[in-house]
Amino acid sequence: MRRFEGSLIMSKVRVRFAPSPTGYLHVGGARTVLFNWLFARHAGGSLILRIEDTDVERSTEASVDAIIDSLKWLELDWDEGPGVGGDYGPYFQSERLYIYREYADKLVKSGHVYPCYCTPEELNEARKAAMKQGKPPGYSGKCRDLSLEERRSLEAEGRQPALRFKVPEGETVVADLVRGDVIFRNEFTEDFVIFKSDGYPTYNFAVVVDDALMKITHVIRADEHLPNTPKQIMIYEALGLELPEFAHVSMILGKDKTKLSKRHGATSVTQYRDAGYLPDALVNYLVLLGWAYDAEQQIFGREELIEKFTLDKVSKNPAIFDPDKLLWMNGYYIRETDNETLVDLAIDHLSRADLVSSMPNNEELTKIRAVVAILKERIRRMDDIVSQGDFFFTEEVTYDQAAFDKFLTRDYVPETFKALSTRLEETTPFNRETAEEVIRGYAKEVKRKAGEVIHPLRVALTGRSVSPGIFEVVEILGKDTCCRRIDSALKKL
RNA sequence: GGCCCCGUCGUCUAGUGGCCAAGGACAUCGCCCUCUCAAGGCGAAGACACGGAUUCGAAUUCCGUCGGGGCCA
Repeated sequence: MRRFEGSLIMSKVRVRFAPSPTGYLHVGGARTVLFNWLFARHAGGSLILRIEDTDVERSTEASVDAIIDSLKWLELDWDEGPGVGGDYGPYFQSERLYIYREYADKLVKSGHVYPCYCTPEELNEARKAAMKQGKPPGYSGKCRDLSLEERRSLEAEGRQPALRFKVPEGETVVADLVRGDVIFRNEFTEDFVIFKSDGYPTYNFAVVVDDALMKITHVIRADEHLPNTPKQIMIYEALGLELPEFAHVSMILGKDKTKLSKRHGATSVTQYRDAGYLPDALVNYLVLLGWAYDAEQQIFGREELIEKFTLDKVSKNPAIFDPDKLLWMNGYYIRETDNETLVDLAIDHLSRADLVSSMPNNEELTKIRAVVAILKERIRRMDDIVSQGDFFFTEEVTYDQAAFDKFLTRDYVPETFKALSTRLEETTPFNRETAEEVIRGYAKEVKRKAGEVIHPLRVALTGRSVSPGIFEVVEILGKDTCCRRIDSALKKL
């Protein structure tokens, strides 16, 4: 329930995702958007995308594009922001600097803020000195009560002031939808900077101005922002702006329980896309990191998620990213996906590996379809189609040494291969059923177990000891290739 | 250093005082199916961080300890 029921009962939910364009979309960020997106869609509200690019040094346009690409790939759409516009823009912070100045002026006029002439260097010195004496390293409040003359003379030295917020006494409580009331005593918050001497707003100031002006109703973001929230609340109050609801969701950690980073392996959404993960699988996995509907269900379709997602089922504890479970889930989704969709994806991966052309002709396409059909239940990522199915598309096979040693050195292999080669040559029609008849029939005839014939044959045909069912392999490879590979194996024995 | 958050199987979690000698999923192990590998089926192993307090009764409430993480620089 919102606290201003009367005026807001009809008001629409508005949430936002506000990434800094300093790299790719991180899976942690992806989960944050996901939660925001689900919350908005569930409530029939809007998702706003805002780019926090005030860090000119590190922000790049390429990152903006990468983040947008990833969001599109995940099929998480936004209602306002880059590419779609909206009534509350601009949606790039770098284009909103004049707005921040305007609001900073208001605070100067209302006396909530004062100029601080200390340079970053001086502050650093003071901090070190305080640490040395074992004192807390916070800001001293040195410039809080400067007289007009003192300010003039400091400015005469050429100093550009930063703007500091006068933290009032008392306490600030964050009424968090996930964590409950979190109480911060103001005495532990130093007078913080809202505008730097270089003319840029600080993060805490810009978010407040943006969220308020963009009419954000719910701020759903990662846990790491919780300690900043009291400062933001103070700014809202000083500006007389209405507070949004806050929901701080826990972070995603790596195996060693520290913030998930590159050290832990793939962290960008792009990497997962390129490795052949399905967007629905990633979304389903990510939502389970910090949210559960009930004790049993693991698999959720999009519509079902939208319907079932609520903040009260978001858990408080941090979640460790488990690549194994993601992999399992991706395999599950692959098995559930229709073959034609998979074929398109397979073409991407196979052509990137130079196994097929990116615009396959009909003959190639038929083969790819057949390969996808038998491989879909044993791959977990789409790029497995390359590692497990390459032999379907190559001219020759390369033998796995262990497989060769284990199966092709058996004494009955030469006669078996000779027989198989001639019999398969004579087989018409040539398909999995007739192949099975020939192969099993031969085994029976020479009183061998089918496996004793099949295993060496598999090595000859695929180069390895593991493959899809041999009769399907034989069918897809076709008569000519099968006979050629058997003969060429014969020569190498 | 100060402040804040968190603490159920290896991992994600269900659990909101009795339904829990703690349930599900991934991973692990075994069996079945079987031409191998997968998939699938069946089964096993595996957790309430610790110590107090409240209560007839605590994973669930309170306090402390310990541990992990984050923020501020």
